[in-house]
Amino acid sequence: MTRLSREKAREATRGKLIAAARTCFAQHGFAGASVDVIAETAGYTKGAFYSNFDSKEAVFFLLLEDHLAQEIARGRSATAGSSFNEALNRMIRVYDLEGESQDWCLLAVEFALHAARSESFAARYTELCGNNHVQLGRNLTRLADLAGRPMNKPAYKASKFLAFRTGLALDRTAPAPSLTPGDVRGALGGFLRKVLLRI
Amino acid sequence: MTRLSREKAREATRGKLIAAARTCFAQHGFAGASVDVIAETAGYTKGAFYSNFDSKEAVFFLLLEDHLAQEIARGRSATAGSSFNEALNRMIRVYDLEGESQDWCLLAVEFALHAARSESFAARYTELCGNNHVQLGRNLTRLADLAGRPMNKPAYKASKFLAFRTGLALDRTAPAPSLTPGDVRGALGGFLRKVLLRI
Amino acid sequence: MTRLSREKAREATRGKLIAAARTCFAQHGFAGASVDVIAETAGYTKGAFYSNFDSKEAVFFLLLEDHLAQEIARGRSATAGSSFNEALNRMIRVYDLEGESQDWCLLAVEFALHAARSESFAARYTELCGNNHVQLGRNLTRLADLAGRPMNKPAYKASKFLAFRTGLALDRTAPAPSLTPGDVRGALGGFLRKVLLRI
Amino acid sequence: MTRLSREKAREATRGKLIAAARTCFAQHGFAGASVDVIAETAGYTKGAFYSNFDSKEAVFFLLLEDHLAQEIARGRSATAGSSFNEALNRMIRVYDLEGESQDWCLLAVEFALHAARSESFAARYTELCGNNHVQLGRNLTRLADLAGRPMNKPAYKASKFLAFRTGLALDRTAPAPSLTPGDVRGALGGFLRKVLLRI
DNA sequence: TATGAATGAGAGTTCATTCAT
DNA sequence: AATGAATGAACTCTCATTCAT
Repeated sequence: MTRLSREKAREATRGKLIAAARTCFAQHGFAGASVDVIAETAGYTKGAFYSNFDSKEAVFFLLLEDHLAQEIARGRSATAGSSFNEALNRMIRVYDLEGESQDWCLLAVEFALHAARSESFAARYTELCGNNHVQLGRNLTRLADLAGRPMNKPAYKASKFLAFRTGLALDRTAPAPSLTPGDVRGALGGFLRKVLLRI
Repeated sequence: MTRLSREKAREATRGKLIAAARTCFAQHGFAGASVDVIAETAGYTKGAFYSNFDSKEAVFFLLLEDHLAQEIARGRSATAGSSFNEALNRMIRVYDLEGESQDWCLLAVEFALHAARSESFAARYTELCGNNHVQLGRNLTRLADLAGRPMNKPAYKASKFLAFRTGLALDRTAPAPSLTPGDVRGALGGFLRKVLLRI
Repeated sequence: MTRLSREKAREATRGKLIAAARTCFAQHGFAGASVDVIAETAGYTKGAFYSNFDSKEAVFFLLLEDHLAQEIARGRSATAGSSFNEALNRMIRVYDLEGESQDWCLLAVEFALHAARSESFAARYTELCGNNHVQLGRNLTRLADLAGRPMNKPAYKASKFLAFRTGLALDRTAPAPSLTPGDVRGALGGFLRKVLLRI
Repeated sequence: MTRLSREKAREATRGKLIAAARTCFAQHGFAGASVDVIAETAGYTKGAFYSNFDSKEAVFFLLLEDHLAQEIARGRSATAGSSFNEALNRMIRVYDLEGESQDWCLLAVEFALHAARSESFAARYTELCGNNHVQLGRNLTRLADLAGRPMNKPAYKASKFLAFRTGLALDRTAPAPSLTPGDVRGALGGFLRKVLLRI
């Protein structure tokens, strides 16, 4: 019991720190969010951060991994039904930029830039993204199946889709976005239909 | 004459510093490029930099302005002829990601992120982008005219186009891009035809 | 019995921690050896360390005490026979820098430096060293007796001897030592004969 | 003139920082002396330190180099005359541990320990010491010449001499040294005569 | 007795910016 | 106009030590 409560407490701390990191990174970017502030936001000190994680970068990576994994899992559920239209709408919801997703897009962009400049970081990042494209490709293939359409080079299609989504995210990010949430959903849907499924 | 040659000299210094800033920002990012290195790259010292510009941010902004203005001007030329197909190809060339454009996309992305986080910066940035969308919208309208197609909400279409382009740039930026330069041109062309012109 | 086995267990833990500290201090120095690593090396955690010792410094002191006591005891045995030549060789062996002795010299040096800078530490250190000089002086006197030579100011002679020995240790410590183990034994022997015994 | 006063000012700052580093390193050791305190001692801030030197280690190295060079130069002068006795006394004065020399010995010891543990540092350190032994060897050879004695393996003899000197320095370092300054001079002289020159 | 989560002071280093020259 | 010495705040990360469990 003692053991358990210790583990629980640790897990709770970890959770708070991760949540704080999520918030801070999204608000101030990877470079702009200091470990000090992240820890403070979580109600701890720097030391707690470093006894839970190896480095600032490690936490960011963790966050990114988690997010991608969730997105893929949600996409799998979304494309599990039998109605194409419903599946399409669910996929749009998975990839639209409401809620947490917008923050994540910003972070993803920051990390893309970081990877473009830090060799040591690039390898791990490339692997992560490659895997994400493959997995998303599978989900897109299921979507195409539902539409009764063929799907060639699914990972490549996934790249294009994510590129568009990221670009939209950057627009939504602006202090005065050109696009509304509805625009984004419309754009994603149009992209999926026309560019990917050629409907 | 002394007056004139002084001004010339000053202008030359400015030019070299701006060119150096362009290179350095593209290579290392806004935060990663230090004023010291920029000045050194230009063959001067920090002091020259601060004699010519108010801050690091100011130069970056200048760079962005220049680039957007050029892109718009090139787009105007591109859509000036009478053949839609030729105009489309020229537009693709203006916005593809070869040559300097790729660097610029990275910088644009960095600035978008910066704007999302610095209020003081956001206002000027918003204005710049809004204007860019309007101008690009005009060029897209001319393209639509050549295609004999209607163009609604041109600035909004411009937003979508730039979003996609930026997303593609981010992909090309990766250590192992999913997309080839040909893919990019194909994607841009397809986007212009299908999404914007509905051909 | 429970009491006894508990004490035994505690003693075992202490022993392992002390051995680990010995190894770590010698390898990385006093400052460079973290309590964390020492405890881990012993197969425990920080907590065990602090349950058994007051501080990092305290353990180091303990180590030094033990070592000096052993050196003196070995010196007493070495000078216990009746043949001067054999006794001299044994003494050289006690103070040469092979085996554990070299590590000890490094640690001794580190502590000397520490004592020069920490007042609180200095008092205990001084006492320890003074005692060591006196004891070694006695052993040197016995050596002199065997040689049939007088011995004046034995503690002072001991100081000089140890100074030389420590200096040699520092040389041996270098990545590319100037002196071989044989050189060291020769130098110690020569020093004992010429400087201390004036033979 | 402007240029000159700038250079002068810089040189003055450098000088003050070096002097402060000397003091602080000697007082608190390499690790114990923080850049912050060194800069403050010199009347500047950390920033000034880093615009004058690459790193803390670099300054220490500089200090060590300077000191060794001076010691060698003084040794050359000391052995330049024609009277052996006078030369010997001068050499003793060069290597006795009064004045700044004692501090230097401590620092030298600290760096020896550092070199024993940091590979990256070891190379430069080894070179420095090797050179020092050779140069001191030359001075000792000149001393031997004056005494009309042969000198074999001068660099090796130099190693032994410096080892002894360092050991003595460590003793003098103690809060309650066993040896007086006079003892040190006596010991150095004896060592030079007996061990090195076999007089 | 031993654990290990958390502290918190402090480390070395970087860099945009200022200002006397 | 250009220099570059100096600032000073901010950064990531380390570690001896404490204490509730």
